[in-house]
Amino acid sequence: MGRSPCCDQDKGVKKGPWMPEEDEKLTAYINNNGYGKWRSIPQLAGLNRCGKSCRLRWMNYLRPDIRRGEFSDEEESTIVRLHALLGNKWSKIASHLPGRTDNEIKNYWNTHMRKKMLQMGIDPITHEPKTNDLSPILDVSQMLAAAISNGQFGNSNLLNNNTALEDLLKLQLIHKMLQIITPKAIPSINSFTTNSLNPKPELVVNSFNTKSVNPKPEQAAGQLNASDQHVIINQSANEDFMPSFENIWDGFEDNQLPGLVTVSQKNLNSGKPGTSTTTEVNYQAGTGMMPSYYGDQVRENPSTDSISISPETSGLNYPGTTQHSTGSDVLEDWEKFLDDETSDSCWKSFLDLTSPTSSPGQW
DNA sequence: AAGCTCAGCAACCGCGGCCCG
DNA sequence: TCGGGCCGCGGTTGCTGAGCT
Repeated sequence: MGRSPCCDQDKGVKKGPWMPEEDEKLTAYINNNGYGKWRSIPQLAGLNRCGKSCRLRWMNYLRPDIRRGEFSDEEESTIVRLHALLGNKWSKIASHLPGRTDNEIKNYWNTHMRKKMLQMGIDPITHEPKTNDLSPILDVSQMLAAAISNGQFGNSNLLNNNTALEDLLKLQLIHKMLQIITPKAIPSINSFTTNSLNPKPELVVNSFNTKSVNPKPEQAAGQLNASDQHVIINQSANEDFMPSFENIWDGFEDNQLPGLVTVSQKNLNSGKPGTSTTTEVNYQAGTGMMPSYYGDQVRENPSTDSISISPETSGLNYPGTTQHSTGSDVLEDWEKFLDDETSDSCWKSFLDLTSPTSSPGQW
């Protein structure tokens, strides 16, 4: 509902640059009494300023934990990535950079980094190359599409190895992301088919209607069944096995970003004659972000292999979901993901790969 | 040396959201 | 439930100093 500007009401209140004695007064008061109730602080501290001005001065300049000076390469890299994800959410970005204020980051972005990105031919708003600088990545994606459509994967033993399956899933993710980013530049791999057992999950992920790259949590929340749904794909080790792209990606509508999912392998036993392989593909409800492959299903037959795709397990980590997250957590999940320095995820690798700062000295 | 331009940055402003009576 | 007060955020403004003519 807005509010009346406090400074206009306080006639004769001082504006403009702060004097050292004003800084001293404010610092002394806050050191003794703490901060809060900003509107009352000027009077209590003996300052002829409005509360807002005091708050700004303290938060952006006087706070003892303020870190000043040049931004490091790491900080720049963090800013670029977070800005790509969050946009101009300077306070959110600042929360990931200890000692840096939103104002400082905003100014730094608008002066230094914007310029750098423009010089590099990158649109600072969309983070997309203005030229076709993504071509090396696109090449990989096109190779993937070509390989799949030619049946190379399906006819080889590649996917009898669950590690390869995991790698493929990673590639699929990257491919899908590239399609989302530049749909016209990335070939479709919908032509891929498989004769393996790929039951279409009775899943409601298609109910996702989010159209934006960063879906609004409230749009996404609550559109799935309350309970997780599970699908088990049984596979004989003697059969060619390939998870269907359609199974994996049908849950997406155009321009929808995938959520956080992990893939891991258990009881690797693939390729042995006479054994069967079970791939657990479990669909997580409630994230609103992803066809949600994760598994918590306990398998009774220990002789079979399984791939459990679970948020808790290591492997393929996608930002955006946790097991019980709701749509409103999505943004936080992305942030947590980015904070997770130990995360060995393909997302991290992907971000490293595509980050303009991935080449030392480039910035 | 004076005037001009521009980049950098501190501070301001208005709005939205939250809290509480 | 409503409305006022407060805080925080993001966009914008304007001051300052450096560099150039």
